[in-house]
Amino acid sequence: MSPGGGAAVIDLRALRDDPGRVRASQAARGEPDDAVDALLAADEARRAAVTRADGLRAAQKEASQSVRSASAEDRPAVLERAKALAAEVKAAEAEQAAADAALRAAHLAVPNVVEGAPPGGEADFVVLRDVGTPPDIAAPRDHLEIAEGLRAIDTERGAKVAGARFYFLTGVGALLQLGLLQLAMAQAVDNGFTPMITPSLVAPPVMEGTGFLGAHAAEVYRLEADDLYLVGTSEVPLAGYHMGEVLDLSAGPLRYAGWSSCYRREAGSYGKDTRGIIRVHQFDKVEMFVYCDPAEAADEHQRLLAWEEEMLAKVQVPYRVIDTAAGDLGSSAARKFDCEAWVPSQGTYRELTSTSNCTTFQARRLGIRFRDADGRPQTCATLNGTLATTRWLVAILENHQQPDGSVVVPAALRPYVGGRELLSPA
RNA sequence: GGUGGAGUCGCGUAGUGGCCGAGCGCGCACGCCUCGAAAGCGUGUGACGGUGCAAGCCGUCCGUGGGUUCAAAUCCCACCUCCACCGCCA
Repeated sequence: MSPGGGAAVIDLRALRDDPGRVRASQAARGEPDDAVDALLAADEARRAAVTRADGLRAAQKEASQSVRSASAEDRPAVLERAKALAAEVKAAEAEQAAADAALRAAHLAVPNVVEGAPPGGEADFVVLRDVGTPPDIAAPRDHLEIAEGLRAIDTERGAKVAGARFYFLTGVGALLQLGLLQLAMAQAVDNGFTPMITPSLVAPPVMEGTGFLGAHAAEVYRLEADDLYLVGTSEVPLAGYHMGEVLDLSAGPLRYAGWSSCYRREAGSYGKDTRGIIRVHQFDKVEMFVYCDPAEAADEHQRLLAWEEEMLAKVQVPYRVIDTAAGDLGSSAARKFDCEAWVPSQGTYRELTSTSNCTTFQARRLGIRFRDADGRPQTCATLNGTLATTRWLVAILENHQQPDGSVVVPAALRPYVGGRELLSPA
């Protein structure tokens, strides 16, 4: 068992130095404290196992070397000693491997330490600001009714072909979606991001390293025959992209914009959002992903939020920005801001974007580091943020609907629908 | 899917059981030389874990995971990746 390989992703010094910080975070999330105790105990046990194995290895090495130089008469005794030590080393290494595995498991059970998020659960978010004014629509049609009038979305045939929560985007629906994604990609490139089209299937270490096999493992599709996972966001392949590398961040953060289809099982959401394309098993997304110095992560998080709002402004829908409460964060996030758009048919706000600061949580698991000012490798921070998704069509169609069932196309999207300003029912 | 070849400390390579717990070249860093530079000469050159205030010390790492052996880069098994050719197919 190589201590380097298994333990490289685990950096527990901060926890040892200040366990109170992690305990406070667990409390804010509403998570039990015993996971921290288990982690500390596993860390302690592993260190003892490593020390013991190291000592035995050194003794065995010496014994082994003395076999060669031993005289003919001493040789049998020396050989016996070496053999006995070899057996002890084997046992000690097995113990160390078990301790490594136990530590890893304990480590995976502890979510990221929250940073500044409001305490509490799903309902305890804080509204940071409201942007735009909800339109005054007498009897708003919902997005599916509008889309069916425009022949833009076909959920019946989606269900026929693939089942519930699947759909076809047809005609102007397909054009709007492609336009939206291209607009997002173009903005990202303008802002200095490297455009990427990523794999939508990833290997287990990548899915595990990004934190999606924690509390929300049931959300992830797995292909049994090939031991691969379908990604729920291109955040996953983009995080895996630099797995095991030491990055050069001397010129600033590395920023990528990933385009991928995304797959989610939506387990446990039966009966929720069953109409239309608000909650579906497959959708498309342009996602921003950043590797940076942890010292810059909080500032970068604000930049990601600003870029999301820049994109929202282009589609001209009213939205609010919320600071998600600790208990509603994914296991990898230290803080998360969502932009929620007004959905007239529901009279409420629904999430269109989500940006998370994962600090060093993912990078530690994936072994992604950078060289600090002294040239020493340090774990970097990762952040992500949504730039556009299929769900945006819901907000666009509903907020720009007209009494006759037509839809005004936001100016930025017109080039993608043949220059039309208005989409009218067929 | 089949056959053959290959994966070594940033890069290129040497290396078929203990003198390789890893040599050499390049690159890089520092020093000498020089008015300055080049060339030349010399020294150094990674990661991870453990331990220590620290200098340091110890252990691990030759694609990955197992195995054989007192001892593995080297032998055996499985897997991954890359290259070449063949077959099949968007």
